[in-house]
Amino acid sequence: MARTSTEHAAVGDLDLGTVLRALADEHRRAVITELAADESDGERMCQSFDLPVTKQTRTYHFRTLRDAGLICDIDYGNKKGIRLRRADIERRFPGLLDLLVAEFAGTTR
Amino acid sequence: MARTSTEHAAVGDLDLGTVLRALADEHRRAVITELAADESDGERMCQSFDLPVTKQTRTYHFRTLRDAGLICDIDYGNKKGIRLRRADIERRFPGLLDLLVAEFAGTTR
DNA sequence: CTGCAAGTACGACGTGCATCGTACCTCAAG
DNA sequence: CTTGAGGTACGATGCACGTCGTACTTGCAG
Repeated sequence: MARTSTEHAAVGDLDLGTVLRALADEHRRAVITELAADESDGERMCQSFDLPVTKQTRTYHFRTLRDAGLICDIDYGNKKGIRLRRADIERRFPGLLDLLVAEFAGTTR
Repeated sequence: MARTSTEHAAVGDLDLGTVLRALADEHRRAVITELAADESDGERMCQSFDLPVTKQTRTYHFRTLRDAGLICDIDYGNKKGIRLRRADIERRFPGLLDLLVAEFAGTTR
């Protein structure tokens, strides 16, 4: 049925402190960076990020990211789709995602 | 004698995780934002930031900022000068300071 | 020299946060 | 219907962090 979960936090409700705290964690930052680097902005299955943690912790991190307003997720019941709220982020914090992507490029090279 | 303290962390030694963690704290972010908003880049006395904490905590925060590579301080013995490492930050994380300043403008209006 | 104000050092304390274990839910495949 | 994989809920644990108290250092003003 694909119900958009929890009405992803209010539009301009993005708080810089909350966002920075969310991005301060290495795993969460890796997720957002990976999403930001993918220009197609396709819907990702959150299992596809293979974080080195258990699935309970993964749930926790994705919840944190959703609460921070960085992603919105779509509940398929037994699976879940993740989507970056690129437009909202870019409008509120222009250049933020570029910083992450740039760092990503520097890291992998 | 004004000795440049502790050889402010290596040049390109700025780590995104460390920086984000440093900026995640409201008080530290306020300091950097204030510094970033001042285009003259003058040397500030760290007493002049009147954070709502004791001086021990202030020492801790400024130390954190210095360790993160965001500021360098000059030891005058009984007083201390604070200076934003704007050039280094801008070269490593272009646009980061602009984000803070933009948020500052939005907050005070 | 004697105060005083600014900073630092060290240690204590409370809270927040990342992590996991156990248990439960939900759908799809068989 | 049963099973298994993906996900969530709740609680426990351990560590990091922000905070402060006490004590010490440093330089300037008197």
